[in-house]
Amino acid sequence: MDLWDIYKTLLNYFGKQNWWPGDSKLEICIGAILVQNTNWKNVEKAIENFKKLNLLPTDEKNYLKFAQKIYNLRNEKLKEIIKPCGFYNSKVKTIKNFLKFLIENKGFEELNKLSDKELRNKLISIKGIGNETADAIMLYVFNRASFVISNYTIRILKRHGIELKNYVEYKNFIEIKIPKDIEVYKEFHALLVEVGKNFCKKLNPICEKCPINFYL
DNA sequence: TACCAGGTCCTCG
DNA sequence: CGAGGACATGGT
Repeated sequence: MDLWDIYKTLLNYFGKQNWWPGDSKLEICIGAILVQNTNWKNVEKAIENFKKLNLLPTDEKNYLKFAQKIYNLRNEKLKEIIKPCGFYNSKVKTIKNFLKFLIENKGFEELNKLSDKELRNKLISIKGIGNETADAIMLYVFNRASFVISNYTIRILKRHGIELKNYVEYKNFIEIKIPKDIEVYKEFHALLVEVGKNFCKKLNPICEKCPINFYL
């Protein structure tokens, strides 16, 4: 199985995905937390709720003020805003943990001075942010070459006979097989999500129509 | 109706 | 460690 061939095949099939959707880095971070084990459609509802209340910026300007505004919300209010995403009790805490971290570290610009390893370690030490969310923020917010492994990716690899021990092993497996290129990382992760949603479904995979069934 | 979704944490062995 | 359960709403 050649992962690079798979990447090119998927890019050709689905087209460029241009992830991560959102008007600002702050929005991407919050979206990455909210989407944990839920549907992106649910996240869109929550993001709309934030924007209606003027709690998220439409560009990168003054994002720390917006971060502070969200942080200052009472938990019950924040819960109400993110309710459509499910798991709101834990996600409220995760969002606040992250915002506290962002504000205390004086924003993305300061954090961006850290090395890849330092930054990832800091992100992952925030309660509620695990491997995948940390990598999503690394890649789509800080533009670091840190490949994001979703459950879709693991399922797809397993169905192609790749059975590894844990998240980091899957991450390393992919990273050593494709060019260390930010845009490739961004697109490939998004494309694998499309494969998962459209073909590599949990219960009834549609392998006959899958663009990468050639590599099975 | 059940099951699934762009996970993470906690508890037990 | 690693397996297994809890967390919760919305769509099919």
